[in-house]
Amino acid sequence: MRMSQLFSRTLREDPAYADTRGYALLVRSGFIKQLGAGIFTLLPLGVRSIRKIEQIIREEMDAIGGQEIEMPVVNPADIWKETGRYYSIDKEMARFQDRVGRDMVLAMTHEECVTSVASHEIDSYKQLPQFVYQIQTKWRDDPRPRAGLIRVREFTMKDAYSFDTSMEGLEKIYEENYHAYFKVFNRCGLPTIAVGSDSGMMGGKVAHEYMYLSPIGEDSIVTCSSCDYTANRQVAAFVKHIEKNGEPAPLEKIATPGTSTIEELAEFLSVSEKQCAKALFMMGTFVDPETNEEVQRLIIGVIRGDMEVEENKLQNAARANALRTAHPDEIKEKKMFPGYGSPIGAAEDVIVIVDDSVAGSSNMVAGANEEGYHFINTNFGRDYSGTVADIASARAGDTCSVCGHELKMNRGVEVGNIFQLGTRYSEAMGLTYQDENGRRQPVIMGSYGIGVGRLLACLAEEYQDENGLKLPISVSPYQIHFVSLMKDQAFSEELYKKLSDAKLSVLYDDRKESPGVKFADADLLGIPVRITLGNRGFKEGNLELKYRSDLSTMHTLPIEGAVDELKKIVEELESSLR
RNA sequence: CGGGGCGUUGCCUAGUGGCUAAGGCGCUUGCUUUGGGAGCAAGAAAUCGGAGGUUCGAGUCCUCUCGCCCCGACCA
Repeated sequence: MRMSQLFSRTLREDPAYADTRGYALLVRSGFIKQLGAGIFTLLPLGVRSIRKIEQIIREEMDAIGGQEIEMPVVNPADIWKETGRYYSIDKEMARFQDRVGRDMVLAMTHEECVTSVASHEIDSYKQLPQFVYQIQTKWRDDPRPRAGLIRVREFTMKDAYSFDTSMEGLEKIYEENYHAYFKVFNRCGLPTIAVGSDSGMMGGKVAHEYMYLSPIGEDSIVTCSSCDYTANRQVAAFVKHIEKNGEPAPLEKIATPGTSTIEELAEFLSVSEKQCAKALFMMGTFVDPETNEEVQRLIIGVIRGDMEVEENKLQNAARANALRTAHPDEIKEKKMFPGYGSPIGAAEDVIVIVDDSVAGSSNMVAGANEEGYHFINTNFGRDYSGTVADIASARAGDTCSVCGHELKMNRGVEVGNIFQLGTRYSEAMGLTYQDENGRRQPVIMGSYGIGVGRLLACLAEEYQDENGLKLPISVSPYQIHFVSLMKDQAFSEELYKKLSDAKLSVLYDDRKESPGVKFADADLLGIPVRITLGNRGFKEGNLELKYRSDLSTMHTLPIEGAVDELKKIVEELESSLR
């Protein structure tokens, strides 16, 4: 490609709106251009990188038996109603009606579609297992896009779906994907770790997320300092050291004026925060299975005073579709009092979720649901009841539940995920097969996603320096950046043709610009191999060779045989990422 | 959806009630220059996001609205 012909151009300054450096560099170098919040155009350089990433994904999916398909972005709402997600997913999914008023949606993932398709294709155990994937556009109306391609509303995702007759089969393909994902990320050059995760809106049990650890990440990742335990904080387990506080004593209400926080309360009563039970009030959204209508119910999460509630855990324990902070009036309506709240004396329809730290302790201090009053000696089971669950948020320094060593906390960006779905979708949509005995059985499914654009965004965060991007050759838009400084371009043209004929992908800077401009742009775009032809070197019969990974070292490359030598260099670089 | 911020030319910014809206980068033309963002000269490009209002006078103040960004809530 001739740089003089390139559709995009480079910017000398960071755009004001870019909140991460990788984003700024992708914009400045002409990979992407924003059209609206979370909506981007991929420019030619961006497309070339994305295509290479997609090709790597294809190869690795094919290698484990994946068959590529392409499903429609627009889905009839019916199939989403069948699984209930039409109702359980809120504004994140775009809905509209077609010309005759049929409900339609923009598919934000394709479990419904693929299950529907598979139900027409699959009838017999002899056809299973199956594994299909697609690379395709999704629209998710995220309330808060940010950081360029890290979090967008329209994005390209590789999504894959497995169909099996047994859990063993599912585990096998899950395992194969688990490793294939690492191959994909390794070939792209992105360091990732797999962490145990919540299955979120996908449903199902076992799930992993692939995390690129970075301060710009929005997820909190718990890792053990000693063993290989890792998990998203949303689900991370840790050891709770529980102190019983003695045999249950009689419940007593006492005046505790001005103690609406746990610190104030513990101080006032001269007890440890660990002996207090604090309450978090949330409004949960549930879907009535009969009417498919949304209902709101108040949830109280009870946790020991020295811990914080992990809302995701609370939501799962309460089996709510969504949570939001409850208003004080909503709390009072259920006979509880914010700041002095507890499940004791609460209205009957309140969902009570009690952290095991509180359930396992005795004689806790808890709110009396009256301003300025607390109970002492409250005991779970005697004074109130509810669902016992782990709803506590893990923190750095907590104890690993696997090996007993200290847990660490990191930020991470989720670039991929894999879910064991089980039969949730096949049962809801009647995807069954006949087994050897002629009996109908639901197909066991898995789903596997990679955010393609997000992967590029993560690479831009990982591979950069003060001069610009320096993407690995496996995802770089071109292999070679050929900077010509010759006044007479005839020889450069010839060399460019030879390089192209040798099937090397070359960005050829043939512009009538000063050397400084060309070098600065070459640094910014960060094509891994750079050759420069100037008048001096030309006289001596040499090209200059630099690697973007080490700009301070200049190599000399004889023009004679340069094409073969470059082919070797490129091949070596490429093979280091296979 | 709450809280905050910002919309001035392709990009970055100045302008804080008073003349024809200013500068840098980029762009066009000419001449010069040619190894790390060149020089000189001449140009083009902005209904100051939009609507309404206050005022003798509004980019500037007020109201509404749209868009974008940030912090939360939420998500791949």
